[in-house]
This record gives sequence, structure tokens and C-alpha cells, in this order.
Amino acid sequence: MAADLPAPNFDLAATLNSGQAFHWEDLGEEGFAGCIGEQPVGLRQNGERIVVRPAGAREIARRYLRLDEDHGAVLAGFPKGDAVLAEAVAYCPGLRILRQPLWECLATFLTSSMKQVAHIRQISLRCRGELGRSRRLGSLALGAFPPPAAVASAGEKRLREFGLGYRAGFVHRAAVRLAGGEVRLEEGEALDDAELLEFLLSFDGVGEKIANCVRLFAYGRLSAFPVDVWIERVLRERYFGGAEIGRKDLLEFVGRHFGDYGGYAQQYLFHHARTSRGNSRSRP
DNA sequence: GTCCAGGAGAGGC
DNA sequence: GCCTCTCATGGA
Repeated sequence: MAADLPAPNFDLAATLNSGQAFHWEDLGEEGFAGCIGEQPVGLRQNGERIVVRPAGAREIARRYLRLDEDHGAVLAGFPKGDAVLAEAVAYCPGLRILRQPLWECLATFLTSSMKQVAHIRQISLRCRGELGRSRRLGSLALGAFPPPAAVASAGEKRLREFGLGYRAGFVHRAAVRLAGGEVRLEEGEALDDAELLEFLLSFDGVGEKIANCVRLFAYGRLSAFPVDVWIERVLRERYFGGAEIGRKDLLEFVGRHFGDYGGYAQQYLFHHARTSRGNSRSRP
């Protein structure tokens, strides 16, 4: 059984493949399959609706895909007269930010430093397959992301076997800290943006970029603006004409220019830079 | 074989 | 404070 959700101006494939989450399986015309937390879900775009199976996962999918948000307000909140951003939005207007479960977002982005998207995906799928609960969607087996306790008890050495390299210690220590009950990621929901940043930076291996990814993709803080190598290049080339500009000045510009929905602006710029013709090539 | 990836931390200055 | 080096691995 399936249910569906209204999804005007929404692009499911672009959203699930835009480097926010890494575990969705592309089933072609059948859509996509993956777990949202412990829940196995099938998602398929049918015009301006998203078909969800099983039907009981409808509200989980609505939350995950942020189909409850006023996306018009997001677009209206972008800086006026920014032709670079307008071009990126026009390239893929249906791109959205996800609202991911906190731990799997943090753990996945802890593995992301100096890794290509394809490899982050490989690591995510291995963690799920080896340590997570196996869930079923029809005849399809899907791995849920392992909870902190499962990652903690697996040990750092085991994580290294999944290709995490030096990041294994980061993921393991975060898992131990959370599994021990020292802190809970849910505590971050009540913090303001600056406090949440500080909270996330308290995890070893989390710097400003990863903290902003988690603030944006899990906590729904839409002003958070992760600056990675792609975005830094876009800013230098498109906003500063390739001129020499320090990283500090770049970050100051970001905070001043993009506003309350900077995270969304960032995702449009990132997606455009990575995938559009003339920009993608094999590398930036 | 070479280059680089949705970075962070430590050390030197 | 900023600059540089190192960390581990695999895709392009």
C-alpha cells in the first residue's frame, strides 16, 4: 500500500542525489528506496506528488523531505539582484534541503572530510550493511544507519575496515560519547544557532564546515552556510571575479550577503557547480 | 600513475 | 590570529 504527498515545485531525484544524504538507492522508474532512521521507505515522484510506501511512512517522509515548509518564502528571502544565485536556482528549482535524523547526519558528515561524494556513499552503505539493522521494503533489503551504541561497540578498528581511514576515530568517539549518555543530540534542538554551533564543535572531528552541514541538513537551521572546496571556488570565481580574497573575507561576505536562507542558497550553488554542463567536467 | 575529494587538528610563526 | 603540514582512501 502507498500514500502520496503534495509536492509542488519539488525534484525528488535532485534532492536525494545532491550530496546531503548518501544512501538512497535509485530504482529507476520505481523511484528511490532507503531508510529514514529505522523506517524503510520507497519514494517515487509522480508529477507534483510524491508516492510513499508503505503508506504508514507518509508523515516520516513529509518531515524528511520538508514538504511542510513554505518554499516560496525561502526563494523570496534570497538576496535581490544576485544573478549567480538566480542562475543556480533556475538550473534546478525543485532542489530542497532534507531534514535528516540527527545522528546519521552527524556520523555521515564526520566521514566526509576529503572524500568524494561517491566514496562517502560507499562508506555509508557499508556502515549500514555491516552494523545497522536490516530492514525490508517488499523484497528489497535496506540497512538502517546503526545507532551510537552499535557503532561504539563495533570499535574503531572495525570502522577502519569500512574505508573511513583517520575519520574512524572521530565517528567512534562521537558514538561512545552519545551511547554513554554524556550528551544527547536532541539537546541541540532547543539551542539557538550560535549555541548549536558551539555544541557541535565540541565533537572531535567537527569543524565549522561539518557543523554547518549538520545544522542545515539535520537541525533545519536554514541560515547555516557550509563552505567546502566547491562553494569556496564558486564564491571566488563568480562573486569576486577570481580575484585574490582571503578566506576570512569570504566568510564575512557569506554572513552578510545570503541572509536567513543562506543554507538553501548554498545548496543551489553547490548543486549547480557540481552537476551543470561546463562546470562539472570530471573535477571542479 | 597522478590528482583530488562537501576538512580538521596540530604546530610554527 | 593566519599559514602549512599531515591524516587515509579510492574515484576520476
